[in-house]
Formats: sequence, C-alpha cells, structure tokens
Amino acid sequence: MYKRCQMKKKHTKNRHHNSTKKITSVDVARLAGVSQSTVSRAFGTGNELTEETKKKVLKAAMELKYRPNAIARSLTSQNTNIVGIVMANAKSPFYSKTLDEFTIKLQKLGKQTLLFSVEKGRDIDEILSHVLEYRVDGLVITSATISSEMAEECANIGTPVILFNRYATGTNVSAVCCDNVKGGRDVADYLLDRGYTQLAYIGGNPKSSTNIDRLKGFQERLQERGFSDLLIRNDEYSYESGYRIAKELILEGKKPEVIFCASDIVALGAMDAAKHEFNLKTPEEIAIVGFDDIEMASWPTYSLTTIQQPIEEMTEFAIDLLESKIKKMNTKCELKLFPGKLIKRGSA
Amino acid sequence: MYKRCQMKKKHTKNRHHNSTKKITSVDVARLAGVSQSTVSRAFGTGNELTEETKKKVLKAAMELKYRPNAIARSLTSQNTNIVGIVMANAKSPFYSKTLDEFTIKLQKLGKQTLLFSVEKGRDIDEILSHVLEYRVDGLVITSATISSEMAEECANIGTPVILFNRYATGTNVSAVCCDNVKGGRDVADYLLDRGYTQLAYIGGNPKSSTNIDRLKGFQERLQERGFSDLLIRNDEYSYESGYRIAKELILEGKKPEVIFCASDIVALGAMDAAKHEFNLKTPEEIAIVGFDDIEMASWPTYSLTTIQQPIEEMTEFAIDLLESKIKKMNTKCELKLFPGKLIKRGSA
DNA sequence: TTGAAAGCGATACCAT
DNA sequence: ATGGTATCGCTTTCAA
Repeated sequence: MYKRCQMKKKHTKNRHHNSTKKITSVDVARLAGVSQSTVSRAFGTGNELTEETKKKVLKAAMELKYRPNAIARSLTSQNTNIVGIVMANAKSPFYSKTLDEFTIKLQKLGKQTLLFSVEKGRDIDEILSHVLEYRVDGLVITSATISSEMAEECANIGTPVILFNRYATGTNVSAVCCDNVKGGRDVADYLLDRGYTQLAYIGGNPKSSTNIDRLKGFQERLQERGFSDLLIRNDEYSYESGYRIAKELILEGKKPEVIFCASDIVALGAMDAAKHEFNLKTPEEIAIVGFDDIEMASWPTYSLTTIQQPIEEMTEFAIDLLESKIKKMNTKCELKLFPGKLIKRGSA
Repeated sequence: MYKRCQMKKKHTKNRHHNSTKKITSVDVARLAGVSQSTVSRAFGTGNELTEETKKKVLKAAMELKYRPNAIARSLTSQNTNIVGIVMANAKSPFYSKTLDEFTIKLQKLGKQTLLFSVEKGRDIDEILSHVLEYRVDGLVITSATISSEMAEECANIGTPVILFNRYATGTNVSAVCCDNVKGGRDVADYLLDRGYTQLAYIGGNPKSSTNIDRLKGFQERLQERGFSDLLIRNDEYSYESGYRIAKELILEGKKPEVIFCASDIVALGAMDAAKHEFNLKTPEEIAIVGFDDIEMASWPTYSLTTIQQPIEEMTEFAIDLLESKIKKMNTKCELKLFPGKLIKRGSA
C-alpha cells in the first residue's frame, strides 16, 4: 500500500527562540562525511563499524561538542536508563544513606536516579503517576506502601517495582527488607539474657510493616520466654517522637529498665530525654536499644546498642533484582529478607 | 522540492518482546473518536477545545489507563521538566536536607529531580556529561566546583547552572550561598566579646569556597581586633575529621579555649573528642562553635552554638533563579549571598 | 474548534 | 561495514 507523496517543508522560524544551535547526530554525520546511522553506531556499544570510521566520527563529535540526546534515545530504544526512587523521609540518616547507596551504584551501571519525595499526608499514587510518565525502567519505593491498584498499573505498564525496607501483602510486588521479626526477637533475647525485666517499646509509624514486625518479633519472643508485661507506645520515626514518648513514660512513673526503640533516631531521642530531662544514666538507670545502626549510633556520646541493617548488601541486592526484572529474566515476586546483626555497644 | 514517494511498511515483528501493549494517545484518540492532536490538547494546559471533547478524551484515557509519555513530550517540546542535582556528600545532614528541600519544591512546580552523586576523587566533568545527555532544563551543583570548560559547555548547550553553597570565580555561573565571610566574622566577634583569647579553627576541605570564606572572615575579624594567634587545621567535612583533629590538637598540648569548626558535623566530632578522649566539659573547659545549624545542633546533648544557614530561603531563591534562567528572563550571572544567623546555644 | 502532517533526535531494520 | 528510512509518541504549525 502506498502512502500519498508528501511535500516536506523546512521549519521557517525557530520555535524556541534559542540562540544556541543544537548539535545533533546529523551535524556530526555531515562533518565526518558519514551517514547519520553511522554516527549513532559509533556511540553505541557492540556495533559493527571500522575502527577508522569510529575514530572519524568521534573526532567530529568532539569538535562540535556533540553529546547524544538521551531523551531521543529513550524514545526509540524503549528504555530510559532511569530508575525512579520514591522516599518519604529522604533527609533522615537511614534513608539518606540508602539513597546515596542507590544513586552511586546505579550510576556505576550507567543508570540515573529520578528522585521523588512523598511529603507527609500527600497521596503517593499521584506521585507515582508522575514517575510513570517518565517511563522509568524500574521503581524503588521506600518508606511508603504502594496501593494494590497502583501496583497493578505498574505491572500493566511493564514497570518493575521493588519495595525497600517495606513490603506489602496482597500485591505482586517484590520487596527487599531486613528481617525485622528476627531483629525484634534477637533484641528480646539479648535483653532477657542481660536480666532486664521491665521493658518498653517505642515504635514509629504503627502502620508500617517495619514497625509491626519489629514489635511482633520482640513481643513474641518475650512471651515465649514468659514475659508478657511490655509497655508499648507508637508515634513516628523521629528524634522528637522518641524524646517526647520517653519523657512521657518516665513522667507517668512508668520508667522501664530498658527501652527498645523501633529505629535509631527514635532511640537517640529517648536517650536524650532520659539524660536531659531526668538526668538518668545510660545504661545503668535506663538502657536503650535501637534499630538500623546509623552512623550516629557509633558515636561515643550515644554508643547505641542496635540492630544493624546491611544497607549495602540490601541495596546491591535490590538493584540486581530490579535489573533482572527489567530484563524480564525474573518475573516471580519475592520477598527477600536480610538478617540484621546485633551490635553491642554501651547503651544496653 | 519534492521528496521521493516512500512505501511504508508496518513493523512485522515486535522488536521489544513486550507482552503488555503500550497505550498511546492514538489509542485514546480512537476510543474517544477524535484525532490524536485533540488528545494531546486535552492533556495540555491552555489549549482551545470544548469542555465536551475534553471530557470525552479524559474518559477514554481513564478507561485505557493512559498516561502521556513525558519522554516523547520532552523530545518535541524541548524541555524535560527535569532538574539535575549534583551532590558530593548527599548523605550528610546538611546536604540531605538541602536535597529534600529542592526535591519537594521542584515537585510542587511539576518538575522532577535527577540526582547525581559525585564520589570522592571521581571526575565531576564526566558526571556532568551524563547529566547533559538527559537535556535537563537546569542544573544545581552543590559541594563541588565546576570546571570553567564545563561551565562553558553548559552555557553553549543552553543549560542554566546554579552553584549552591559554592561559587566559582572565573566562570559565568550563578551561585547561591550563605555569606560565609560574614558568618566567620560574626563568630569572631561573638567569641572575642565573650572573652576568649586562645582560639582554633578546624576546617573542612581547604579548597572549597565555603571553607576558605569562613576562615577568611573569622581570621580577618580577629586580626582587626588585634588577635593574630589562631591555630588552623584543615581536613574534610566529617565527624571523624573533627574528632581526630581536635584530639590531635589537645594531645599536642595546644588545647584552645574555643574551636570554631567549619561545619556542624565537624563540630560534633570535635566536641565528642574533647568529651570522650579527655573528659573536658563544654563550654567550661573547651567551647565549640559550628556552622550550618543542622538538626542535631539543637539536640540538648550537643546544644551547639552555630551559624544558621537559611536553607529554605536559599533553595527557594535558587529555584526561582533557575526558573527565570530557564525562561531566559534572566541571563546575567550573579552571586547571591544570604546572611547566616548566629544561634547561641550552650556550647560557647 | 478540530484534523492532518511535519518534526523532535535518536535506534534498528533492511538493503547494498 | 555503511546508508536509507520507518519508527518511537508526542507537540505544534497549518488548513479546513
């Protein structure tokens, strides 16, 4: 079937009022005396072309300061080399470290990170909608749960999603997590072994899977060993929250011997409250245990006993998993749990 | 001039082995019974079309779960709505807060953040080269200086660049900074007014403009008031560095009355060294002043006297500036300095 | 107001 | 190994 013949006209006026001329592969081709396809080949990998032509092209490109347009490439090649990362708390120590790890590792694979921040109370689906418009090759979601409708949409559109430090039951989304239940149990064992009997738990967001599991493991193990008396408070993952709750507990006359906090940052708050509000010594008068092992936990001022999350291995694994999903090598959904490691320091 | 008539063939085999069909504006157009252009218009703003047709299109889009392809849009519209952010130390408190501010504010303007991490010792030009391939609308560079060649290339390609918390002399790149010289001077005045006479300075990266200026202002003002005796050490912007240098100073028998540290994180290190290595009380036996006012500075354990950088205003301004450069409303290069504010706390 | 068609700047197929 | 061209999914003239 033949298409009607078309008359081609040149654009007459410059639509974009740009004073600087954009260099494209056509310009390079002209200068190098080759076809545009050849220029494209010279910049790809594993393409058949003479060393000589390649050199010729690269020289011309250099002269013109040509840089291939990744946007145009993405349109045809159907992959952007961009990974979207959605975070709700990007400025907290644990997550900023996580983000840094992801970014650096992805960069080494030639991939870029498109960052999205979910503010408290904002709808994550709306943000995901924007992420998907950019046709990211894959998506990492931390500290937020994805709705099952959205998960389905991602699957439809063919964008692999990985939850990091979270998991969602009922969706077909893979997740990479620390074994929070096990971490909670380990803390329980450690504390009971040290002879503590009056225990408290200060949690973060009570609806997050991390919080639920850390508490679950902790409480389960306590009960298995005959301790059912656990003081539990939840609020959010922050220093202020830890500070306030610890202060409240003590003011209410419920000072425990030891507090297990759902994250290090909460633990630091609790420790400071004990010290500065009541002048209590750690660990003699009140012991504190955290979770994450952020850098500050190892500072001598805090010397926080905590469960270390193997962030580097976790991010490494998450990226590998994402890559294999992008290449469709792996379609099954999995939940990968990494064991946390109890780091014994001075606070308990 | 007429082009030769071409025979158009349909692709026979699916190049990309995708099982899921991609929904495009053509599909929506077909379902809605309108042209593809109309679909495009329905998703743009300020386009002329009937409410009725628009509704029809959106309904069809909804049904098909259509989402416009931002990559394709970028290719034609010549803007990506992506801002590149280059950071060397994204996981430190100050920069992670900065990054968060940028991301959230840009998101509110409908723009995305493409994040690049510069590892120590890595070549920033190579990274910038990648950034530019994505044709970001603008570029924010923090904690790294841009080479003048690269700055020129950015200008050539038409990508506005803003340095944040840095400036580079000799390039035509705009910069948004805290007034570090003034900050240094203010600290000098404050400390002299409090009667300190033995002073030390612990710096970060000695080649960074922040470090140079903070020291410069500090030293200048000391000299103006007749103090020329300042102990100076530089290393890098980190807790460990602050800790180590403070320890060295004291071990060498050069314990000053007060140390001005080039950043809060260095200050916290110095404070901890004094406390845990030598059991010195702050501020009685050794006073410490920082710079930045990160969250931890306000924690009672540290209660760090410091110069507060107005991050929110600075990021706000940087984004406004970038926007106006993107819209070509503003072409002149400027260095905008924000005054820091001395926050008096317990450490000095 | 709407439709038709020309790009945007690459990639990848096909033919030479 | 190289060139020609259809195509990716939009935006934006231009014509009707």
